[in-house]
Amino acid sequence: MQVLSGKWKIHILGTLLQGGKMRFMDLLREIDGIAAKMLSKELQDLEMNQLVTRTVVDTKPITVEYEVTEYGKTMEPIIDEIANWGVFYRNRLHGKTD
Amino acid sequence: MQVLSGKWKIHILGTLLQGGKMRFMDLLREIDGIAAKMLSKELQDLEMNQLVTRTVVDTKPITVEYEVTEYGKTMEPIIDEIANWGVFYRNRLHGKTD
DNA sequence: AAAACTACTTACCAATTGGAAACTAGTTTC
DNA sequence: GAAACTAGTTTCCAATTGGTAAGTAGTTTT
Repeated sequence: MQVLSGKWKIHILGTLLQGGKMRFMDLLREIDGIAAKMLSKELQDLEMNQLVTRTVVDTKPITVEYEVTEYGKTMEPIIDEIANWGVFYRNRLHGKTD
Repeated sequence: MQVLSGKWKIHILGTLLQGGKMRFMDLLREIDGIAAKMLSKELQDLEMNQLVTRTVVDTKPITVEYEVTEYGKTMEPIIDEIANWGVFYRNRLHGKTD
């Protein structure tokens, strides 16, 4: 669970799972509210835990691509379940007591 | 995700899911390393989110029983998946790089 | 050569989290 | 009446988390 700790890791992983290869700036723009420092740090954590790969691409201005590893994809059911659960049962918080 | 935040909630929920009704002291003894303050606070959080119920039983020394709600049980697949994932892929951390 | 874009990193700071230890409070056994 | 068991609560403190803002460094457009 520590590998998914923090405010952003699940969100980053979810975004990368649906978007495939993405650059740093893509993620920064896609994930609403995250700061560069946080994105950088969280990506380092995810990379250390072998959930994403980091690839430097020698384009005009250098770009860096992030992608979920096969290992990272084994987390997809967990992330999907959490997302489903969140969407489905959120109602209980406001209104529908049952 | 915030409803499962913190170091102990998943552990508490897992313990309660396998143990059924449990008293405060049962949980304190069962969950290795948790302090009374943490258990108390986490249980309050879980109760607020309607994942567990708290029932005072009028025994010789008063006891309090905690139990996972039906709602809380909808989290069982998530908790199981996380537990499975943890047990199954833990190997990558030490040794087996692949 | 200045401005802008790439991807970060660093410094600083506030809020939250988590832990140890002691304390409360009611009942019951010794 | 002291000790022990129940279920907590309180205090105090250290570590972690997360945020803003600014700085770094290389390339490229203007």
